[in-house]
Amino acid sequence: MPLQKVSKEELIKKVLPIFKQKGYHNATMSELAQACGVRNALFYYYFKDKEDLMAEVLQFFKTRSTQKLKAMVEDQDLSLGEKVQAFVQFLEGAYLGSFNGCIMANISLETAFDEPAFLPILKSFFDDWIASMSTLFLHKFQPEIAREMAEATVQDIEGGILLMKLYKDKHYLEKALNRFVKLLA
Amino acid sequence: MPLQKVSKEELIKKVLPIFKQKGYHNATMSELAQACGVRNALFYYYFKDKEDLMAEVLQFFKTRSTQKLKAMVEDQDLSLGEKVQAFVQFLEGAYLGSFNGCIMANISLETAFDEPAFLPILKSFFDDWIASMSTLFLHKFQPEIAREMAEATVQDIEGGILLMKLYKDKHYLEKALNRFVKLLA
Amino acid sequence: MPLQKVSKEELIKKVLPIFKQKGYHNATMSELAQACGVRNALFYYYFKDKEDLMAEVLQFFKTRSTQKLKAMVEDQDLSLGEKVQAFVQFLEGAYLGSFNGCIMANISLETAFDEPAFLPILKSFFDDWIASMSTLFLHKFQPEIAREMAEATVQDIEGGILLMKLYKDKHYLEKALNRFVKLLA
Amino acid sequence: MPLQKVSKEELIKKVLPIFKQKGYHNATMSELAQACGVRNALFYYYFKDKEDLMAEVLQFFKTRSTQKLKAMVEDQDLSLGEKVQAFVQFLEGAYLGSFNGCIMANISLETAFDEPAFLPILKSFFDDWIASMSTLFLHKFQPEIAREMAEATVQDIEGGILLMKLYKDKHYLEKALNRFVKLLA
DNA sequence: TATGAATGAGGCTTCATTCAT
DNA sequence: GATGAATGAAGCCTCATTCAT
Repeated sequence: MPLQKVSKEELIKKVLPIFKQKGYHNATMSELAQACGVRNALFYYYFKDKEDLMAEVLQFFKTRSTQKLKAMVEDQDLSLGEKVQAFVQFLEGAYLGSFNGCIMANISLETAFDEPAFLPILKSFFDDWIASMSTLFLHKFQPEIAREMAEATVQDIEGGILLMKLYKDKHYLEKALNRFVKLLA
Repeated sequence: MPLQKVSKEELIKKVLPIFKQKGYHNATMSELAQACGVRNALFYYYFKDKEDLMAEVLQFFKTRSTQKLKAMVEDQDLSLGEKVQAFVQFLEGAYLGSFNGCIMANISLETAFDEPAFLPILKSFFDDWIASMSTLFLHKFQPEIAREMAEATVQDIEGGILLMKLYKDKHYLEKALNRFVKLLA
Repeated sequence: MPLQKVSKEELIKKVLPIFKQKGYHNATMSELAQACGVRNALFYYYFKDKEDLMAEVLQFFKTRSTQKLKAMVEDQDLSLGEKVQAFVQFLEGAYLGSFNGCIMANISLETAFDEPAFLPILKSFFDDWIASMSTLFLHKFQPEIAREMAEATVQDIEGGILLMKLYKDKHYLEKALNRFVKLLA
Repeated sequence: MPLQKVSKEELIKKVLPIFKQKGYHNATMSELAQACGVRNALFYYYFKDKEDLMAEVLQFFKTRSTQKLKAMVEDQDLSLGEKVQAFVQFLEGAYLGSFNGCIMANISLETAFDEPAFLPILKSFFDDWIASMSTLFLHKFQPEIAREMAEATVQDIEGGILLMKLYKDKHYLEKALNRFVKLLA
């Protein structure tokens, strides 16, 4: 009756939105399993424990994001304007689709103090994101300034995502993205 | 051994940093009690349940913050520059003291989806904060612009607090505060 | 502000219906106190503990019932018919007023196994009740038969009270009382 | 150590006498588990919560009783006398084996006021019991009379079980059963 | 008399995890 | 791969009780 051969990646993909929505501690293995149409115990075939599962989810998200960002930024066929546009579209696609926010920010705030296991992945995600943005700003600004603008932009966006989640109102993020565009217009 | 006369407000004050550090779900009643030098059950004398305790903690923080911010902004004896300076000092005092971030942001991201009980308090906190900042920006900008700058500044600061908590590095928040000052210089 | 001088008997009287309704274990000291307009701790001034309180309530009920029954049965001025009528009126008054049943039966079934402290009082209540009824039946039947009829009648009535409480329908008890009357008509 | 394959029905059967003895509120999940040689948490694999467990226990008892009673009453091969005899034997087997009484009566009195969840099962048990007895009485009496006699007999028996439990003396129930037999002799 | 503050024990329940199948 | 059955630890909460005032 089972025999669906649920792959590891499938599990990760189906589990991600739930961790995003409910956070690490508040998402139970049972509801994660249910979301995958799978019994609780199967996770322990693929993952050592809940922490490992969470880590792989974060890693998955990070890898995918970083790849796309890098691809955009390094694409020789795109003008700066096109890159910015692509960047914004990517961010819209990633964060504007629901009011559940950014899994990396959510898990950062929830676990930064308690679960050092996730820190390297989380940091490396923001490292890459800021680095990509820096590269864009370098088209128009000095390195140091570019770096600060990248950080400020990421902060503006993450703050916008926070308010968006809280108020269930997308304009906070949209305006942050507009500000980003204007800085490079 | 009993009879220390621990007041409700004392409990709230002692419990706040733990909720800030560990979040709502991950903070156990036991550790909250331990932090207060009190047995678990006493909380249920003063508070209906954990949710009620959390709500009162948030309310306490919100009320205190709002009062101070309003006082600063409305103080007739202060110049704009002095107000900005006071504002920044307040924010430094509130968020730069530890790497545990902002309890309102932490709890917002953790519970916005699941626990509607906290939403009104959390929203009203950010409402007031943004409103106070708007008032400052109104000294130099048109209402609509002032409002957007207030929102952007809050987002920048909250994003900075996020990165500060993640990297255990205060410069993200410090730079955000600098940017705020510059906007009103 | 307090100073109502709540007497022991008042407490017993106000507490009785709650024990009848909710039973011994399921009635909390807090709700008992609330029903008396008094704080929890006051009970421990008058009573050793919950068990003692329950015992005194049962004793109170038993004493009052027994007195009335004896008075009826021994009243020289009443004919047998009048005695039976008085008896029935007493039982109607005691059990037909609510659907909460008979405190002595409720507590018997709930605690017979666990709390020997109540047994003597409970037994003595039923002893007296059956004895009184026996006396009535002796007017018309041989001692042994009278005794059996008394027991059977008490059983019929208590069974009726059980079904009355369960179905919230008074006819079970009413019919049992009718049968009793007929036996002595 | 795990892996004894304790079935749901086994749990129900082992748990039943404890609920009968101690009642619903006073029986703890721990002692129920201990009686089954199982850890506390297993119950929550099979049952939603304590209430659900209790309900399934009552349902189990009710179903089994009803089946047997119906079988007896409807058995074409038995004479009225044999049916009555079988009926009495069944009741003796069910209630005369211990001094813990009738679980349906015990739980009725304890929970009729507070836990409506059990009411339908409890009522339907007594409905069926009274209906079966009515059928027997119909052999000799008019419908209305038969129904009253059935109710009266159930009340007599349940009252007898009450006194039996209280006095730890089986004669109350035995005599009630004798009276039942005589009515149909 | 009466209470406010406090507690210890224990109750129900959830959860991550295991392991034989 | 996948699951059903089981568990130990821990979580939130309630309750009877105490005692200084």
